[in-house]
Amino acid sequence: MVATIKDVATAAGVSFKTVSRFINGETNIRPAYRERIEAAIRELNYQPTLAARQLASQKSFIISLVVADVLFSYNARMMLAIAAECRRVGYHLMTEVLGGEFLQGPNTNRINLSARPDCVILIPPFPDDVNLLRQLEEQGLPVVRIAAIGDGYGTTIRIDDEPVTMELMQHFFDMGHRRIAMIAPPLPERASESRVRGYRRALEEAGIAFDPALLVRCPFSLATAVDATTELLALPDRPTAIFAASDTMALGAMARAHQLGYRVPDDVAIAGFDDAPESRYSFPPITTIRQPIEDMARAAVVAATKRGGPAPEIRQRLKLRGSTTGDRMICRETNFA
Amino acid sequence: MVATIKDVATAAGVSFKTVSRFINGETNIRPAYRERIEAAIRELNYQPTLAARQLASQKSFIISLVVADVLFSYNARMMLAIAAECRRVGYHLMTEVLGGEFLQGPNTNRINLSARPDCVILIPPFPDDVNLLRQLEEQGLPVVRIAAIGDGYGTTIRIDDEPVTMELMQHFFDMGHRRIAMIAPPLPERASESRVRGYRRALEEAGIAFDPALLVRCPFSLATAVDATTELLALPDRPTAIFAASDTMALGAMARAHQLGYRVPDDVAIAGFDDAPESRYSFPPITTIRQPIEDMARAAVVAATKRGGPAPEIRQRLKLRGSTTGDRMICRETNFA
DNA sequence: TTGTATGCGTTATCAG
DNA sequence: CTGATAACGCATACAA
Repeated sequence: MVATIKDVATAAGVSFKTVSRFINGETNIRPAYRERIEAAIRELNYQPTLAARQLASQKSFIISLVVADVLFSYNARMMLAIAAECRRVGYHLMTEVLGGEFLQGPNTNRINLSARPDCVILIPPFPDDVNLLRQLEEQGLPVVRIAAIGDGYGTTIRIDDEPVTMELMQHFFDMGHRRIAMIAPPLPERASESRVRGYRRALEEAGIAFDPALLVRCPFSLATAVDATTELLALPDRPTAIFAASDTMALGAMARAHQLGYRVPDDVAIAGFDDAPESRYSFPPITTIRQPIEDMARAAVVAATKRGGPAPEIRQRLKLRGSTTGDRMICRETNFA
Repeated sequence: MVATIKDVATAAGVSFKTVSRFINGETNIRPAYRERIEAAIRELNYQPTLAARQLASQKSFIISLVVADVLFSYNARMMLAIAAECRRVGYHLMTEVLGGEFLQGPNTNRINLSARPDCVILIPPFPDDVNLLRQLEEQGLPVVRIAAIGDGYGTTIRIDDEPVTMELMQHFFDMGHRRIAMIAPPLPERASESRVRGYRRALEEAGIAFDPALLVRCPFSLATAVDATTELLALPDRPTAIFAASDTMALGAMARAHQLGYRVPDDVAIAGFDDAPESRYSFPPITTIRQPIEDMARAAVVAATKRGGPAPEIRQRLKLRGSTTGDRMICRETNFA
């Protein structure tokens, strides 16, 4: 049914080893042979079997991506971007979705990587999962950690949200805001905590006292952000601006503000984080900070495969939109051309 | 470094073939051996190498998912759901992202599936790509087509949007709407065209003449939906309701309506399709039709692996929300518990 | 520059 | 019920 390397060799009139050389890009092959082999491969539509190569060479051309079973658009965009990058460099992406057990508290579950990938890419919250990292280290599996905070086994694609968050805060100051609230991430020990640090440091440098009442922690979801907003807007000296740690949360804040009859940004300005697609879907669209997910994906895949380089520079950028500027424009940007 | 089946056999004091039998769930093994083997496997943290099994047995335990390089939340949700289902039934998911060349017009590109998956799952627009289907058929690869329209090689998970679209239209009628516009999919030859059929048939059954001016085709994007809405609202006898073929398009319509000073739904009611997360992020949230993506994913994986059955029933459901009812509630539903 | 023997880790076949 | 042996498709080491 499907052709093997021997079929190609027979058709081309050479030994199968010569075909193997051709496939692996070795240069020392008689030109006449090259052509015959090329023709035979095309003719038979030959494709080397991944499994056989893997067994013989200890190289799988497979990257495993470990992702949480949670439908954040961040996760989804990362999956797609990494899959596309893998394909670009001739690798295959195998997705391992880790659910429940792995997501709560310190876990001791064992991860099963029977595909023997050449490298494992971890995206939040897994880059800082010590149990997982230990297991991968034991198996000697190379690891690339996207947006890890701490040090740990493997290569880290590091992102620091603090400076760009300070830029956003400066924008708030420029618009005259002094009472700025934050809807913060639930767990201080995650990478996203640098957003909180940026928030606090900006306040400090601006000489504004930090008010604990203005910082509400809640899970990364719309519903919880709605509640946090209720709380913030009920404050005696309510904030005139809200910075949410994700775009989804920002949309929750805006929904509540609108529901309560506040105008955005006239009564309360709102900003998010990520530049997720949903930040552009609202009216007014949400001011946010662009996470260059495609660049992060490429950097990770380059690090994982040593191919397709050079790795791009990873630069976050402030995207000013109507929810803080008052512009009544619709955001027409798209992620895909 | 990593244990092989022989290491386990040695540790357990049996032949490696007996271990193989144990792994493959064969029943005729002496109980005393079973226990020793189990212990050895645990002790050595043994995991069978996928590649070796595949080579020896012609079974890969791999499912390939073919997905377009386009960041629709539909695609993303499907990817994640299918990956999770695969894991549930002990299979591995390999994602093949097909971009540019495969997406425009009749293509003749060859797909490379060197991983030799046991089955290939296709999601729109690929289930109706004749070139792709022919190639897969040539290779004798089982195929599961999610939301295919036409017949074709492989197993089809069929979805008919027409009846549920008629329900939505009935809702519009109940609310007193007679001038109902549709922002329709770009290409009539896709599965989503059944939404147009539902729209037209509902009008017909209600005795309302179809007005071509009220049906605007455009790509599945916010920006194009904004333009379509501009057009519709500029009509002399403008529509009082707009049905968009996707939630993203509905959000585009709502953004434009708000920008122009219309109230939703008082001046113009708006509905979408998919029940994508973004349909809940707006205020008011968007009335839409729930695509049971998790169920579709499970059905596809059950069909692909013959495991994890029975396949769930696939039922679309109308979700009434503020953008048509006028309820001033925020939608707090989440896709993940 | 090219070909031969060997082995990767597992399952299949068939003998005991 | 259990175990030797071959085979899967390819790359590696070595020989020619």
